[in-house]
Amino acid sequence: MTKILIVDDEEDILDFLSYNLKKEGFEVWTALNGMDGLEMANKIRPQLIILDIMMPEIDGIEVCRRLREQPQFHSTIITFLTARDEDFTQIKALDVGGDDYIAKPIKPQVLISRVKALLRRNKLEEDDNEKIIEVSDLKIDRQRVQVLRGEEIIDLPKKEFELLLLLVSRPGKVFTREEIYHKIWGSDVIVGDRTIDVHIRKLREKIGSDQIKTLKGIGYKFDF
Amino acid sequence: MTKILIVDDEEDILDFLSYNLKKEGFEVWTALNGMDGLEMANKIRPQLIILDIMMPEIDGIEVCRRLREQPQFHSTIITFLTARDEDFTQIKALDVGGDDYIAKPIKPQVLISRVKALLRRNKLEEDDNEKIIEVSDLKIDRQRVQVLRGEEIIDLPKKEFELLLLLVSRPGKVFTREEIYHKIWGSDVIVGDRTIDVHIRKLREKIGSDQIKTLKGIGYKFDF
DNA sequence: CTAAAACTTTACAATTTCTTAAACTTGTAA
DNA sequence: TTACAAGTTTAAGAAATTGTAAAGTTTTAG
Repeated sequence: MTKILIVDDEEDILDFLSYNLKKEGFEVWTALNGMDGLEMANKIRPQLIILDIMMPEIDGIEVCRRLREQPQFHSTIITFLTARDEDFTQIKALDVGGDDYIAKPIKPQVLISRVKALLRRNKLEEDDNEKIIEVSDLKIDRQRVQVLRGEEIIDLPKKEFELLLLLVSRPGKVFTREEIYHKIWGSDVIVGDRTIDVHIRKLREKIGSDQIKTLKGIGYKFDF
Repeated sequence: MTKILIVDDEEDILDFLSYNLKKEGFEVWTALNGMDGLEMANKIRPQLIILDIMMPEIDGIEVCRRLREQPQFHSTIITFLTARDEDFTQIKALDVGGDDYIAKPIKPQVLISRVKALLRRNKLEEDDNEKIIEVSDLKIDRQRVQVLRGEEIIDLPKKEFELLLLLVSRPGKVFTREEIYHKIWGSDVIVGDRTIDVHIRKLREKIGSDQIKTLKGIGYKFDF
């Protein structure tokens, strides 16, 4: 299901956009200001974010900038809503990493087709680059740096995510400690003997302990 | 990213090779003498090592020999640089486990294509290495460190797996105790006389006792 | 600058694997 | 038959490896 987040300070507009997008089968979430928007984006990890530019406190441009700072939103599609007469912002909007802008007043037809076009474009890029990896009951989304088990979002810190990604890159293959160490820490970082174990432990805690198997004296493997 | 380590005592040559390889997108590291080369090899774990043969103190041949002693370099590609008039060393170079040699003066084109060919070859061998060994009713999967008999998964501890792998590497061949001892424990570990027997017994217990035959006074073999 | 999160280390506990010692078999030659 | 040589089996405990909680350190977000 495609998740869309809309951030706008006018409830009327939220309702209007929401209604039209839901009718098309999207899962729509809304926020009434920039701060809530940022928070919600992190919580639901939408594929597409629609930001009104003109908002009190934190405007859309700033929200976009802050989103793009976080790696998990590097490839999220962000589009702006602009009043017709503030088209000067186009430049700035694209500067901070926006993908498109939609001019008010918004016609439902235009909105829908624009949104679909954006998602389609993104989908192509995604297929080309990095697909979502599915193993057993997990979906691992490299772009968004998140793991899904069913509907549940499992947020993993960087090292744990890398570790999982490594193990899952070849399900079943046994990775030696050396191999893990070299691939994740590299040759110029020195970490103690128990570091890998501890990360493995945390991973097991979060994704379930059956999946990662220990082979004593050899290494670890992801069993599926 | 493919890492290449070049060891040569002449900076000009290092620069020249380095420049040409980097242009092709390789990650190049250099060392000015054998000792540094060995150290650096251990630190960066390159896929390919280029060694000049003529070097003061420790020459390329010796560096290669020392590298090959360490298991982590068993499958690293090592190639030599030789002056045209010292081609007598070819023999020695291949003796100590070199994969190829490149004659000076070096032409960039030759260098690049040779390096690429070597890396390609290695990749194929790696794939080869990943093959599952099938003997009689067993499938031995090195990647997963597990044995399959039909649908049944047989997990073996490290030593037993190594032992099976050894016996199965040449089905029918008789391995003496000495040979087994040397290949699995190596020369610096001392274990008692009965240790091999016990491991053989456990293997028989798990994979069936018909397959491993005892030849009294001689050794063991895997019958198929 | 502070708090929180992420990461690493430490110090033991727990577990698995390996080795050994000793009793038991088997084959064989005197 | 007996004695010996070689191998097998068993069970116990040594050794090696990994798991865990908690504390310490570093990084990041606000």
